[in-house]
Amino acid sequence: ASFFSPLNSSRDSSLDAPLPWMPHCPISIPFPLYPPTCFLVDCSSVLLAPGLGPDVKVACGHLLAPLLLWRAWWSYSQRISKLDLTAVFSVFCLSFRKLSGKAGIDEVMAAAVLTSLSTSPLVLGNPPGTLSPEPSCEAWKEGPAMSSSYSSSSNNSGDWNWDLPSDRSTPSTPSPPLSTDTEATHFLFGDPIPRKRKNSTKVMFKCLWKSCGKVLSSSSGMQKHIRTVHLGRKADLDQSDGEEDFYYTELDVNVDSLTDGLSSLTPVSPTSSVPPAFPVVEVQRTPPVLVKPEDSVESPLSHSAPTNLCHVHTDHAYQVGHVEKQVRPHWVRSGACHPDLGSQPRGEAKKCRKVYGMENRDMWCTACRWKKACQRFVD
DNA sequence: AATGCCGGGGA
DNA sequence: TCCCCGGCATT
Ligand SMILES: [Zn+2]
Repeated sequence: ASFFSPLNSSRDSSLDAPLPWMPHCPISIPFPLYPPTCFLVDCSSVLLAPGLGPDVKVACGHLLAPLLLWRAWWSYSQRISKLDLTAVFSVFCLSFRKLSGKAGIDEVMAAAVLTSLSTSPLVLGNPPGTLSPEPSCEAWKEGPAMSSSYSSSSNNSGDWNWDLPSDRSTPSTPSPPLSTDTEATHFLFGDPIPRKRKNSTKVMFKCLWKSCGKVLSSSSGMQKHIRTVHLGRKADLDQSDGEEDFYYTELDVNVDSLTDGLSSLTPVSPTSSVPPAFPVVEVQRTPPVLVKPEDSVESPLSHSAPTNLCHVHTDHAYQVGHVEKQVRPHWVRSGACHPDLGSQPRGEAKKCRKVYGMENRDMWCTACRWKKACQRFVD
């Protein structure tokens, strides 16, 4: 019953632990989610991650366990229309790339990237500890060699206390050798599939907010759109904390079929052209979105995200369907306090069945599998 | 129709 | 004890 044990092995008792877990370090939570991969956070400042639990901070060098990443993604999915891990990654990377050009590195939010583990099916056959870098990585080469060395000392809770002894066999500690900048850059932004960008493509910006999907041609316009319509803030650009960067993504639109692309990208809900502004709690009737691998590959988001990250999602059954609950903001820069974080909208009970879906019944807690009262998502 | 889960039952 | 499910309340 190790962290990365296959599904058919005996279940870990921590599966039935109630949420939220409150770890000292976000990496200390064992949870056998699959695929057995971890994610490295690269950011200059310590980030609060309320989506991972109260007072949980994510700092540069933290390895996000799959559960953590999933929860971060899940948190995002509360507000982002695309229920796809790829979306989060693309936003992460987009944010990083956008802000990397600025002088104020404090504005950088986070870039979560994949690190491979020796037990990962992706790198089976590779020597443990190696990062299985892909031969070609041109797309992100221009990115600044951001310091990706392990620096968990930014907070006192940076103890890499994986609880399970079996984790010793896996690179649970930040062992990936990200010492050199070139290797780090290679690893962080390596693009296994060289993307050939056609001349006839135009970069558009798509709002990822739930049931919005607005596409604009300028990033500033999109930021303003998100800030005013969704976040309910002032339109002042200079007072922005950059949160809106997490809610839109780039889009490569073929100019030749621009009209077709736009028509297919506009939200298909003519009744609600104006999405509800935060913090309106909406109960949407979104159809269950179960992302198939083919869809992810062909998703426009994939074009703006490193493809190796996308493949992590596509190559494994990592999708969890239909998450719709509307909760509070989840990623906040350290220091910035959000208003009205107080009350969770009571009543709505999302349990394992709904969160994971029938097709992922083995992810449910024991009680849910037995049709008993859920012990993971307690009321 | 979907979800949450109590009570009951079988191995 | 572990596990499953009929059925009902709730949405
Ligand atoms: Zn449960």
